[in-house]
Amino acid sequence: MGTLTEENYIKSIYSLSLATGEVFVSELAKKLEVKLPTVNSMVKKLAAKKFVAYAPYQGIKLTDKGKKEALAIIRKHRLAELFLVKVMGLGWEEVHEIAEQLEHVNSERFYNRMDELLNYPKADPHGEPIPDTHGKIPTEKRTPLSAQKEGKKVKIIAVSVDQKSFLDHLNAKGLQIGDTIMIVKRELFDGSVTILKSQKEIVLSHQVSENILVSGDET
Amino acid sequence: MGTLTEENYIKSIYSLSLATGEVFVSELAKKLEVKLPTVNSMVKKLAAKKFVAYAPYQGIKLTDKGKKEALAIIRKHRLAELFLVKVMGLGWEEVHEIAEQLEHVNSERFYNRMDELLNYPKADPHGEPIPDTHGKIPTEKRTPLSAQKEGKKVKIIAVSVDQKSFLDHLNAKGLQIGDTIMIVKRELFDGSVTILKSQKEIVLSHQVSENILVSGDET
DNA sequence: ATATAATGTTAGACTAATCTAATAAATTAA
DNA sequence: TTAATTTATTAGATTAGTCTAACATTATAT
Ligand SMILES: [Mn+2]
Ligand SMILES: [Mn+2]
Ligand SMILES: [Mn+2]
Ligand SMILES: [Mn+2]
Repeated sequence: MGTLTEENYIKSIYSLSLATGEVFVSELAKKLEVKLPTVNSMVKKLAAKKFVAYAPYQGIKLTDKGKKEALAIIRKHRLAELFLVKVMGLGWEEVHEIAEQLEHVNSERFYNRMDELLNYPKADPHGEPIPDTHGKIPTEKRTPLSAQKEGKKVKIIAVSVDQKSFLDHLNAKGLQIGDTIMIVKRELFDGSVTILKSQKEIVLSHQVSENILVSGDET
Repeated sequence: MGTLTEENYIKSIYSLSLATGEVFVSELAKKLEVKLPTVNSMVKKLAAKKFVAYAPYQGIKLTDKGKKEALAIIRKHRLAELFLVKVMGLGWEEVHEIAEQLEHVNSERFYNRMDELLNYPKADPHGEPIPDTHGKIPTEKRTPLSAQKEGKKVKIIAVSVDQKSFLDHLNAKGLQIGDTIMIVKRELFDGSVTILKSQKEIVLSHQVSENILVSGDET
């Protein structure tokens, strides 16, 4: 465990480097809303503590120790979100903010009890997988709704952002994790998608449809 | 809301000044496990922020703003403790440590939902009163078991410390909040007390009996 | 291939929270 | 009522996390 600030850096490094395995100072600075030199000095500290591997002007990579730490924090974040929804009855659009605070609570007991009460869940309220105590993540094939062919019938598995505004939008459209939908039409002009959910047609902008992840592959 | 550190100072000032209305730098330093000059400079900061009233070499007093802040933190601490016991099934001896962290979580929604789920409780798992959202505390007459006369029949209302070792001790003796007990004998020599709980005699040291609060007054 | 732009690093400063060492005030004991 | 002791304050240093300004490197565009 590092400090709260270190934990937030490690978590951001993890998510930003998921695709390519590395992340750049400028990307981190943007995400964490701090200036470049701030990131630079913190990265040097994280490197000294062996959470990241880094050489000047190169990309930043998490070490195994860093990955383990990141997954432990993400586990706490996602367990907390699910707990807030399932046990405390809050909405999926309002739990992320609270989980950002709860993820830094240091208590195995607290989190293992949550896990137990939730019956060892595999995914958070946004469909994101919950790592187990060893940092293992259950994987599932997911593709953006925006990449689906017309006529396809798919299930909503997850959303890739948990911003309140986006989730409020989905609430308004009546869409939830687990819904089965059919792709009716994809507009070439603006990339918007019309889907059918239990007899009702719903139109989604490209920006929305690329953040909804559905079952199956791209075909 | 101040910083986490400020919140901890305010909470300690509140509890240490409950009896006399003021607290001294040295008492705070001891409680918070920091050195005198550290407290001195923090008290000056809290005074600048109007959380305390203070003049050099005088006792430290919370302002109304400071009291309100203290009660808000205590409310969160005690709600969290009760929630951990009632909803999450943890033991009363292990919740204080977790609540020390949860009390700094900033979310009205989180705490009001807890309050609701617990049905607006009046006391935490250690019998301590829970302030309402306006900082009002339900009062109840309580006296230390050590001050009770032989022959008296009383109810355990609260414990005045929530150290794990003390609560483990009570668990071992089989004593809980709400128990009705009878004072059988008070030893003049060491102040130990023998009580009767459902036909069984239990001997408690003076140190233990002065931290068990029971119903009624001293007579 | 050189100039320009973008990105990253170093240097130096600031605030929050802590410390030790030195000094001052208040309290207690002689 | 002085002297000794305890308690409090000031001064100056340290670490974590941040900033701005200046400089260096790498990438991009002419
Ligand atoms: Mn989240
Ligand atoms: Mn989530
Ligand atoms: Mn407590
Ligand atoms: Mn308590």
